[in-house]
Amino acid sequence: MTPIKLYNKLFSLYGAQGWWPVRSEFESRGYHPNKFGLPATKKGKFEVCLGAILTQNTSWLQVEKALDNLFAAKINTPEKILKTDNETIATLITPAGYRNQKTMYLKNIAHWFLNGSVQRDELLNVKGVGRETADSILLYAFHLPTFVIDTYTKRTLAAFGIFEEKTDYETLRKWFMDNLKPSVELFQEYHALFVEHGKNQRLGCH
DNA sequence: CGCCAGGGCCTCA
DNA sequence: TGAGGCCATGGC
Repeated sequence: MTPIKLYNKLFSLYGAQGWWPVRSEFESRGYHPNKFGLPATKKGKFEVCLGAILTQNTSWLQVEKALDNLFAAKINTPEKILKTDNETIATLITPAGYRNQKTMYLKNIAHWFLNGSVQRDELLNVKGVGRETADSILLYAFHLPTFVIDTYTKRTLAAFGIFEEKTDYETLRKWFMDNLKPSVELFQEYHALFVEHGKNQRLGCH
């Protein structure tokens, strides 16, 4: 099974996903299937950064509630994240869980957004940004062709007998990137399809 | 009611 | 370097 064959299989099952949802730039819940190039503004890119932190080990439904709270309070820029006190942010993002940790992580990513550079190594040095979060931000906010690995990816690869589930992140990322032409659109859709497939598998098992 | 979400950090071998 | 504990909340 090659990466592209697996992609075609998943795409035939679920179709275009339209990730990453960017509600400040697109209607409804922010998904924009077959419409690439989003986010196009700094505001949208920062929204992706916020979501990438908030969704750590948390369902997207809860993240949407946390983002709703932040945006309703007009806290939607790195400057406002940094100037708002921790307790206020923690209260607003409560639905997404880990409120105290994620409050610090949001401040860290806001500082990076204003002062850092868009490089993987630099993102990985931000406390609260691991490999998946870094790759998600690079791929979906800044349109750089890096491959995102998550638990659904590992689970699906294991189910197809391609890799053991405990295989480390960088090994899997390298497998995709060595065997696919670098393509932001392909990488974006592919990761989204893994998540969609993972969700469906979970529902199917119950 | 128990499981687990679109992880990551820290500690300790 | 890898396994285990910890972080928090809510949908199902």
